[in-house]
Amino acid sequence: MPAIGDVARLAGVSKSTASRALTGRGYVAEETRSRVERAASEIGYIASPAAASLVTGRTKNVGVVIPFVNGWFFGEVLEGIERALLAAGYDLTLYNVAPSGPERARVFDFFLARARVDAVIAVGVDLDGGELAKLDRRDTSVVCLGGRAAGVARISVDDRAVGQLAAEHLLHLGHTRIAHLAGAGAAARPLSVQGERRHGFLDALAAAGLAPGGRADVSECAMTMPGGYVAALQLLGRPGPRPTAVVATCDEVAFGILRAAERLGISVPGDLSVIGIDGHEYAEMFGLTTIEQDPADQGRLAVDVVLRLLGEASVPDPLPDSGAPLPTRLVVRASTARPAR
Amino acid sequence: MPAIGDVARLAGVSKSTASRALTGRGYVAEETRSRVERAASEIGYIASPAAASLVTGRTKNVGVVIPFVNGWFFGEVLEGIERALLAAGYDLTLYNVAPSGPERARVFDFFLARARVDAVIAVGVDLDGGELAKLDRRDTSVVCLGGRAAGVARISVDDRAVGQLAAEHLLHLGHTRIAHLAGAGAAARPLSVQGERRHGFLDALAAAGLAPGGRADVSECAMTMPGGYVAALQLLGRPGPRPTAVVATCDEVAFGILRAAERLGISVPGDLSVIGIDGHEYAEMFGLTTIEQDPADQGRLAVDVVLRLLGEASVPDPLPDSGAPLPTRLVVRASTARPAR
DNA sequence: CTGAAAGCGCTTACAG
DNA sequence: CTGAAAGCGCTTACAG
Repeated sequence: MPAIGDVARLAGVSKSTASRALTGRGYVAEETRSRVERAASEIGYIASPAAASLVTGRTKNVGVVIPFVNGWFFGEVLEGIERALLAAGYDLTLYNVAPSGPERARVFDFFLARARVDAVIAVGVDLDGGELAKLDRRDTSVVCLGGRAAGVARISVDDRAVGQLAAEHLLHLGHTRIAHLAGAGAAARPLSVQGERRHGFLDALAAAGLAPGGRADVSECAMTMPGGYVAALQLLGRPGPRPTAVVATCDEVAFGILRAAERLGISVPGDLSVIGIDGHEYAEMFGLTTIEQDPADQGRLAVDVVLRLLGEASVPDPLPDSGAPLPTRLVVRASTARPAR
Repeated sequence: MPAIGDVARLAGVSKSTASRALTGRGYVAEETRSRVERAASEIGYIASPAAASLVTGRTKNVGVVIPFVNGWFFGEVLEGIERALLAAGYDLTLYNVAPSGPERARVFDFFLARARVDAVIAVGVDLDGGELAKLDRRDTSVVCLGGRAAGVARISVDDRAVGQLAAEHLLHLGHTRIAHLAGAGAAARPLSVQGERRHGFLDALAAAGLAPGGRADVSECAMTMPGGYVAALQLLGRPGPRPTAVVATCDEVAFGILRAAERLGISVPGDLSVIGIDGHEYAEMFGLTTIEQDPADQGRLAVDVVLRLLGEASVPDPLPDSGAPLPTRLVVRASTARPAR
């Protein structure tokens, strides 16, 4: 493998000058620079990241901590992050770990402690004080997407407003018996995505005078299609008055509800309206009314923030304030309608 | 950050001895080793990977080249790879690039050329000679999962046998008008996963005396649920005799077929049998007959092979021969039955 | 604007 | 079994 000395020799300069020419740091005569660049590309020179990072302390590598890879939202986010990092010349190191457990501790105590990454993007996980302190010790920048951490930039839609809007859409259509299939942990962790959505749902019902405990029915399920399916079989299959509409905590749960309704012979939207949240790529095929967000773009945005934290000059400056919620869009399809009289 | 010199001082030994004690290479008195280890953990020392790799040439980092992250098979594989690498103390660097295009070239010419990874696992992509040569120049080990590359270890099920088995299941039930929704590119690239499955399907029909061009109907679609949905609407909606059974190139396409059948009022399995391939986590919920494989385990296996190529002694030796196809399993559910007479 | 030298933090022959 | 020294391939003050 050619080293910088080979480039220098070929270009007839010192290693210092070759380095300055190639990294763009420090003064180099224009003529010299192009000569060095030509020499480098001629022999296929690429600087060793290990050697460079040993002296600069920078690795051009960003870690992504993410609880799932399978799952539409997470997959989209990851692809968005990856595209943006590649474009910026950064590597992406993946840490796919469960929200809690020994593996997560190992990632923070060993993998991230090796200081191999310049920054961490935490997707859908909250970081506690100890974890933040460990990252801070190594000067690792942090951005949250979905989850939260004290004093850390955060990319997210306003999930409470989204939950509220979903319920309001159904109220506006005239529904009064509206159920909510919330994500597991919604009640226990009110600041989680599913917790916020549930909160928004309850707010909307309360504002309409439909206090929960009265007609509203909130249960929790895994945020997957089978999760929604099983929960909907219980919700829709039991005796007594059925809700005429359901807010699903996400589109995958909504797909499960549609499937359960089909199985139970409940027609959608004739007997039941269903609204999801996310804008899953399958939503159109299922004719699902939903509130769209753009997770891939959120991933891109997280990278923009990270690069800015790392002082990359080339990043466009006017980013949306990381405190400001990202856009969402109500898309009405065939799964919601006025209730049957 | 503590450096190895700090550990050495605290333990009262030289840096050389500290290094030998910590890496386990070379002779160190047992008593010395434990003293060094205690000193290291006391001050929270972790060796700088940049410095270590500069001298050893090893990075403890594996690159994964993968065309999609979203998509059940790929997500499962990626999670399986990640778990196994973390357990071995390796980082995973993600290169999520389209099968062709400038980004792919950039990954091989720039990112992988930086020699930041010890090995590459190529998932669902074929590597050409030029790409292999580039990796070889940097002494990067390679393993293929799904895709192929000349002279490279390969982890895969026998996709031809799988396609054949799927068709045989339907033949065995008594179907004679059997269609196949193949994955895009199946005919053009016969060695691709979708190409092999198509080949197996045609073999089975030919063996049963049902030559294609006669009754068999093979069309291609994107290997996604909407892909299967759109193609199935065409296949099942057009006038003329309908097939009584369909082999889907993967479960996601099968789900799309089920959805299309529902929309067209075609009952499954009464009027139409559908079999998928993969063992998608949603297959049970959809009552889909399928041929299961275990992509997460394939990911784990790919890591085992990689670690062995890298000479990691701790890897269990008796791995399945990488040439031998991996196990699959026919799981019969409610979506297939005898044809109506 | 350019070069010689030091140093980033490790590991590895080489002596002893 | 242990230590002193060299060196991996860069970048960065520091002189000039």
